[in-house]
Amino acid sequence: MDNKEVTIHDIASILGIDSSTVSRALNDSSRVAKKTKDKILEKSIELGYQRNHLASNLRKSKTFTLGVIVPRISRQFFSNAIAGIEETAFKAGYTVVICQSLESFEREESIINSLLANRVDGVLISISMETKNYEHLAGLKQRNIPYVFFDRHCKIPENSNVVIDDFKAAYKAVEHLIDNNCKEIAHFSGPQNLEIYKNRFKGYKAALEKYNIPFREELVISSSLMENNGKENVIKMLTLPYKVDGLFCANDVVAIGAMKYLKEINIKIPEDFAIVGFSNESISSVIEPGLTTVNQSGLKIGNVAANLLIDKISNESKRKNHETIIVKTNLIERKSSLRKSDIKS
Amino acid sequence: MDNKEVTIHDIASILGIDSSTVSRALNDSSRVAKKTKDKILEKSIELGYQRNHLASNLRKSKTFTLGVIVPRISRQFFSNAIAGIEETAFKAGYTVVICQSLESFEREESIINSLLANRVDGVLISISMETKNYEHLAGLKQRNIPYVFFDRHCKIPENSNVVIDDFKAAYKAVEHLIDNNCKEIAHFSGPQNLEIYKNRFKGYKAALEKYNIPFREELVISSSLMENNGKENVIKMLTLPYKVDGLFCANDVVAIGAMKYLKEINIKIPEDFAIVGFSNESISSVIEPGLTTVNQSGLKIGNVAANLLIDKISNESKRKNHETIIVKTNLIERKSSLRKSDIKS
DNA sequence: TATTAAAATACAATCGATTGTATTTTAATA
DNA sequence: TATTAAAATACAATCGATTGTATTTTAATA
Repeated sequence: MDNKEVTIHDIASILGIDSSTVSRALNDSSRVAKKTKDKILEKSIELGYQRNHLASNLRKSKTFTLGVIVPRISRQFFSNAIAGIEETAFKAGYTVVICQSLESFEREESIINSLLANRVDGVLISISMETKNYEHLAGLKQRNIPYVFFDRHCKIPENSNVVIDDFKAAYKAVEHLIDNNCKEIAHFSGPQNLEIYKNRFKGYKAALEKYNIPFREELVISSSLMENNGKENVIKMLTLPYKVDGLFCANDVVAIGAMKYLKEINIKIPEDFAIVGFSNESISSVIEPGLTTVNQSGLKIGNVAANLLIDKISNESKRKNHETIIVKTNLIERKSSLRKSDIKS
Repeated sequence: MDNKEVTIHDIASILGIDSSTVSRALNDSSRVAKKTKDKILEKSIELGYQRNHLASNLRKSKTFTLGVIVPRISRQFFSNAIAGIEETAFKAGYTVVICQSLESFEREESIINSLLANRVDGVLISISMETKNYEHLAGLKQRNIPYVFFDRHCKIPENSNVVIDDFKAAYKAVEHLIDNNCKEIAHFSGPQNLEIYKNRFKGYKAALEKYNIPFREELVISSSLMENNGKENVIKMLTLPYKVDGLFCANDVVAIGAMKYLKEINIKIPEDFAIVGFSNESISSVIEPGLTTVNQSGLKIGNVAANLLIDKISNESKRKNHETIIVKTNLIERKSSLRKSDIKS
């Protein structure tokens, strides 16, 4: 095979001009005469020339590449977020490298090193469930590579985040349950080292307080929020000496798991037991009864996060270097929680 | 900020040795004395040195990067496949660049150019619904960059594919419907320029033939297989002068759309109408009744495809340059199609 | 100790594009 | 036509790492 790449030097020597002129022509510089440009462009097409970004990037020390770290690509929320990131990045001429931590801190660390070695221009990250310290981010800071947290952010000073208002969304969700005559509300929570789950829990607690419903420690059951946790949690919950009639889940998956099991043991939803989930994954509209849930658009969050990051990359100094953007959520009321037909009191 | 990168030259000059020795030491070459290696390694850690892959890649003309092109990242099957690809690639030390064509040929073309410019070592591609000619792949071939189709492959000679046996899977699915006393079976198909949908259609037709059920052109309704197409297709179907009692859908999403509407108009599933989908997306196990569907593991397909590609990259010549791997599928029987309790006759 | 082979290290070119500076060409004006 | 400014192009260094070859150092042997 003629594996040899066509370079600007090939074009230059064929046309008998200097490679710097070819480079400038291909970058449409004003320093090259129109006539020469045309000649160069024509020849470059003829030879099938394609700029070598490696060389170009090396020289310019800019890669037009964004690194993205998510816990798990296949989780619907994240795949939506990635889609949003790719969409926005593509428009801005950026390429996207995707890595999944698989909820492992060690892997997250090694991914960051790999992204550093590849000299990405910026990083979007949603941290793993295992991540409890943030020293592995030091390399990014040191090298002055901007990064933006999305969804699973963490509480360290001077960083940028694209998040939702978990506290408020949770508060509203629980308020909705209370509004639907729930008197004893449980909460299936996630790992408490993650701010999002901490805040959802806080919102839950705040709503109970506001409406003078006693808060019970035992009704808050933490897990890693997989479908099987839903069943396990329900079983645990049913052993407790409370007549639980409402449940706020920190995500949809665990809620679906819970619903499936509750239906199995013939507990009526929502009559006996009202449920609200979180995320509005596609399963939530498919299950019966439909799952009331907090709608958070992964796509939107991805768009906004990518935009913010690209902004930080382009205006390194102009912009203040930390900022938190809150993407709106709304509660989608489906049947799983509607125990009264009248409007809100 | 001290934005200056630490290079092998910094290490070299500090230690008073040549940068080539530093380079060799960091690559653990046998040409460097153990003592020197230790000294270099220590210093490199002290200075926070991190190899610049751009420079290294440029020199070696190898990037350890795989390009992945999918129609839509957020489609469950594809996000699973991407997860599988990332997993396998990560293990082998490769990085993954993800791009989505959004079903647009033009975008697919531009993505390929961008991947070429970034000198990826190989490409995994699942073509868009719009892709009807394959000239945009010529650049890959010309530059001798290996590529592997997965899922949505195309019928061109001498290429490598990781696919499922769509014909067989569809055949079995329809056979299953027939086995469940369906006499008049419709098929919601996808764009016929895609081999997968063509083959699913062929499998459908072959099963009908085999069991002497008349094939009716009008009962094959093609669409882009979105959820709303499910409803639209059902409406179209119901205007036809046939008492349709079975439906084989080319994917789960359109099947769910159909089911939702059928339930809305009080057609009983599976009693009046048996349905089989394709892909085993999570919604299929959540809807009621559960959707019988062909289980195809995106994760597995991703794993296998990445493996095959990396193999092609590493053993350019040793291996024959085209090969098709078929990943197994199985029919998951759920309630949407079970109209008899006895075992298969 | 002198000789020689092997081990370790240095030198220098290279990957392909970019960019500041120097030189040449062209066009404008006296 | 001579002068000068502007436009166009060439020269040369550079981004950071790698690698074939040359040289130096070390160790082994006579």
